[in-house]
This record gives sequence, structure tokens and C-alpha cells, in this order.
Amino acid sequence: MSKTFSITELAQEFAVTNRTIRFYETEGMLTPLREGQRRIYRPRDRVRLKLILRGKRLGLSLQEIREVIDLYDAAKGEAGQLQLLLDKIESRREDLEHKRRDIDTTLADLDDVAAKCRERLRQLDLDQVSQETSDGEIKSLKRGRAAK
Amino acid sequence: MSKTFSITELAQEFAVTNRTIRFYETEGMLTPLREGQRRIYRPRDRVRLKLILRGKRLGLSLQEIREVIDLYDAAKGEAGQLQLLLDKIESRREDLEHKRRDIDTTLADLDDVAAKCRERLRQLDLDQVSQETSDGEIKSLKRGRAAK
DNA sequence: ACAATACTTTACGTTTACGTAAACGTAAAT
DNA sequence: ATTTACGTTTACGTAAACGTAAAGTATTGT
Repeated sequence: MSKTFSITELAQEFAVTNRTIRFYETEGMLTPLREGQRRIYRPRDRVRLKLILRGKRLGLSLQEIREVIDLYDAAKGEAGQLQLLLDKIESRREDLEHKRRDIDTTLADLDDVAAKCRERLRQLDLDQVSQETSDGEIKSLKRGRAAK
Repeated sequence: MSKTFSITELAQEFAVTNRTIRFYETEGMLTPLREGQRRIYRPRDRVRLKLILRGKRLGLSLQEIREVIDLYDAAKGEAGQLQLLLDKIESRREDLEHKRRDIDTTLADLDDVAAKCRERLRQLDLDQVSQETSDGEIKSLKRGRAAK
């Protein structure tokens, strides 16, 4: 009923190699069906791959990604496990929020640098204009006027 | 005038090994002064180390981190370079914002799982209470009532 | 029938980011 | 004087995450 995918389809959709997808399988992170020898990926395999790649973008190791995915799966688990699970989730949340703050800080820093950049560009423009109006033509680009 | 640090001070402050700090130096990412044979780290070295480690938490490779740091340094660069620099900054910003969205998505997912978790816990509690009131004591934990 | 296409397994190679051990230098404390 | 603490260089080792052939299988179009 629901759609399935070949290895190459998935590889292309997510811009990874077939080898990478097979590797994730040997690591027990994907479990496609087989049709004879060929791998058949169901939507749930695709979701998993998506989770794996998202984790990678965040700099998680495959081991950490495995743990995250286990969190999802563990939602099937029973009581005693549940509190432990909630604890793990909380800890993961703290890690992610830390990363979020890192990102925000970095973005602010980049803004800062970009602002100084644009300022400097404006300054160079002005230099040029005043040279045009006072000189009638541009001789050469001034260099070395430090931005303090 | 301004404070300096020994390698171990820095290592402890940021919870890395001395080896790691030396490694970053061989990679040209840190350039401490020397006092005889010993390395003397200035505040700017400390800032760099902080940038490096922040980058690592975000999953950047040392190469990528180098490029980010170059962006900061390149703020000394002149005109022709400036636009190119702004472009690089913009591209890095997009990458970070992508990661931010990834994080938000993941946080939302985790919330979801946690919610289902708590719900299931409440359910288990209720089962237990009804068993206590109807039975007078707890026989065993029910299992297998799928959450659908 | 046969070539092309898509997929498979097996297995060794590679890069990154350090770990770890060996052997030694320098300065302060006992 | 020598132990202790802290640092140094040199160099081989290693785990993670794939890359990259090599050689075989299965299906599909002509």
C-alpha cells in the first residue's frame, strides 16, 4: 500500500552515497526489507535516515544518534523505563539548548563582523568619492587606514 | 599588563587535555608566545580556543572552524575582499540557521515523545490505583496494552 | 542472446582528531 | 640533592565514518 524506495532513490533524495546507507545498516541503524537480494526501504526507514542525517548536521556521532533514535523507539517501553527515559530526554534537551545558545552567539558574532565589514566598505566608498570630487579622477585605492 | 595562562590552566578551564591544545597549535589554530620552552597563552589565544570548542560542539570540522576564524581575522582585509567576506559570512549564517531549525525540530520531537511518555505513565498509575481499590493489593504490572 | 543498468558482498584504504607512551627539561619545595 | 610538579618533543596508535575498488548477481530493454 504505502510507498517504498530503492537504495539509490534514498541516496539521491538525501545526497548521500549508497555505501553510506549500507553502512548505516551494518551499524544496525536501518533495517530495510529484502526482495530477493535487494533492499526495500519503507517510509519508516526513510524517516530514520532523515533523523540520522539531521543528527549528523548537529554534530552528533552515530552512537549518539543511535541513542536519540532509541529514545523514540523506547516510547514503546514500560513504566520503570519511562522515568529513566524522561531523564535521558531532559539531558538531551539541555545539550540541544546549549547548542542553540552557541548558534545564537555565533550568529551575533557574525553580525558584528559583517557590520564592521559594511562600515569599512562605506568608508572606502567615501574615500573614493572625495577623491573623485577633489581630484577629478581616481588615482589609486588608499590602503592601510586602520579601522582602529 | 593583561593576564596570561599556562597550558594546563586553559585545559582545565575548558575541560580538554593539554595534548588537544598542543594539537590545535600544530594545526596553526593557536599561536601562544614562548617563555623559554613553555607556552604562554594570551587572552586572544583563550578567545580562539573558545571559538574552536564552540565550533566543535556545533559539529564543525577543524577545517571548517579554521575558515570561521579566518572570517573573524579577515575583518582586517581590504575592499575587494570585503564583499567576498560578506558572502562567506552570509553562507555560514545560512548553515547555522539551518542547524537552528534542526535543533528546534528535534526539541519539538523530544517534547512529543516526552508527552507521550508522561501520558503513558499516568495511564499506568491509573491502572495501578484501580487495581488497588478493586483488589485491595497489587498483583502484577500489566503489560502489553499498546498505546496504539 | 546480450549488453546495459542497478544492485549486491567483501575487504582493504583513508582522513580526522586526537590518545598514549617514552624520554627529557626546568623550577620550586623538602 | 632530589623529589615533585609541570612542561616539552617525537612518534606510533586508534576509533569513527565512510571511500573505493573488485567481482559477482539479477533484471530489463533491444
